[in-house]
Amino acid sequence: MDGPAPNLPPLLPRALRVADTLREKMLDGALADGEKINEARLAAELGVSRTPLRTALHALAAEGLLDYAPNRGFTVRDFSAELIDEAFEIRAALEGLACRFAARHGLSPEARGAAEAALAEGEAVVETKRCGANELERYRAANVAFHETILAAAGNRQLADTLRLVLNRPGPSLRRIVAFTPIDIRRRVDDHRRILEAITTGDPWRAELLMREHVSGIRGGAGKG
Amino acid sequence: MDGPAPNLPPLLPRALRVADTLREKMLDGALADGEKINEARLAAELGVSRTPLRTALHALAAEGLLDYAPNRGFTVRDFSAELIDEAFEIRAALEGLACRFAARHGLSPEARGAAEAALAEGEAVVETKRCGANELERYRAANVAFHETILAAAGNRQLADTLRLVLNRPGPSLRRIVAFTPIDIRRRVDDHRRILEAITTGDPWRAELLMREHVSGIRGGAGKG
DNA sequence: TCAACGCGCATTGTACACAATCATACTCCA
DNA sequence: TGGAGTATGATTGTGTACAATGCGCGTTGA
Repeated sequence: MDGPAPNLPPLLPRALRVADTLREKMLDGALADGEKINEARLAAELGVSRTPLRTALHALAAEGLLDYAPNRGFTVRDFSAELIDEAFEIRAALEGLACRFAARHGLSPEARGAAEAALAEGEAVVETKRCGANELERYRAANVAFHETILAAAGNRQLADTLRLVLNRPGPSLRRIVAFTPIDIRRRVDDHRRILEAITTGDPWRAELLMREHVSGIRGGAGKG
Repeated sequence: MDGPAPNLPPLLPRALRVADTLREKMLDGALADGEKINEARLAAELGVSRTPLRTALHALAAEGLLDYAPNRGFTVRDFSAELIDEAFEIRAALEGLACRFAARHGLSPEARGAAEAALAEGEAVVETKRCGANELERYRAANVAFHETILAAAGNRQLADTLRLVLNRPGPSLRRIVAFTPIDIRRRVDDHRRILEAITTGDPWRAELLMREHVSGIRGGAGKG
């Protein structure tokens, strides 16, 4: 035994860390739309060799975040405003589907508890009638929890994977939070309550419709609601 | 000048060809569900080094066709019967969305011509009142053309990419053709006609609903209808 | 002047060698 | 006998060198 760190998380392969880093950069806009990627330079910047970098680049291209042309390299895909609107509609369709599956299967006690808790937290934020950074952050967390609970309850890994791909795109990314008014939050939390009700009463199609409308309505106010 | 082949298609990088080959193998079932992949062995089989093979593997994992565990390698994901049903519902949701977009934008003259042609070909097959291999192949081609025309008319690359990922999965793959009765074909072609009508008359929601129902109905008879 | 050809550099694609990690089976001790 | 620790072989991850391809510029000829 030589050190005080017995079993630190086994240190992910560089390729995975690089992929995460690049996703971050794209979401933050540190990699401009349409920018051409120079492998050697980028590898040097990230402090890795070209091998894991190329692995990450090909994976990101498969995810749809980069464009790839053989023998010509990678370019950052551009996600301009109207494309983002469209991405939200894709997300709405997929989350609606997840909602229908969840309603069809029914919620496990744990899932139901988690959904209720997320909902309650959202309603607590509404009660404050305030809309500062603190409230937005609380709402954001509750909102993510609500959506992820339903996605998990859908019990469909293919759907989860597909949706995650869409969520990873710059547009409908979970992290994008834009100004909400208290009224916005109230309305979204109310959406959540009705959605959960449709799920628990076993009304799959209504659940889907409500979730779809709910997500579609976000892009007017942006963020994840 | 040494050969009679002046400019043959520039020979895609090995990594891309390998990825295609592996997709084929998975669709054909030559790679069994859950099978662990040994990089060295597979590379030898394919006659390439591990480098392009690993590139392909990571890309396929990002597409959702393989599972990847760090330092532990890749395994073939299994797509059993019930998962395939679910994949069809994802496809139905996405194609429905494409249909709505197409109806919203309206069809260009070329797109409309292509759709009409595909539809006419399908109806010609129905007229034969036969259902041999020949008819099935004609119908299959017409069907693919119809769906791809609409997808293109949607004018949404993100949606097209996302859908293509789903179509590449073993379940709802375009190639899977299972026994049709003439009645099946007639009904599906009739679906197509109504879908096209909804699009051309500019009724986005009806177009979406019809397409969704159309695709959902396939998995009962399987294939692409 | 302009177009076409060809050369040279920059960049991407591939192979191979080595380092790091994991899985298996063995040893040793209680 | 059983279990923990450890050595060994197999497999994956990374760095580096080199081959192949594409791009841009200069030259040349009409």
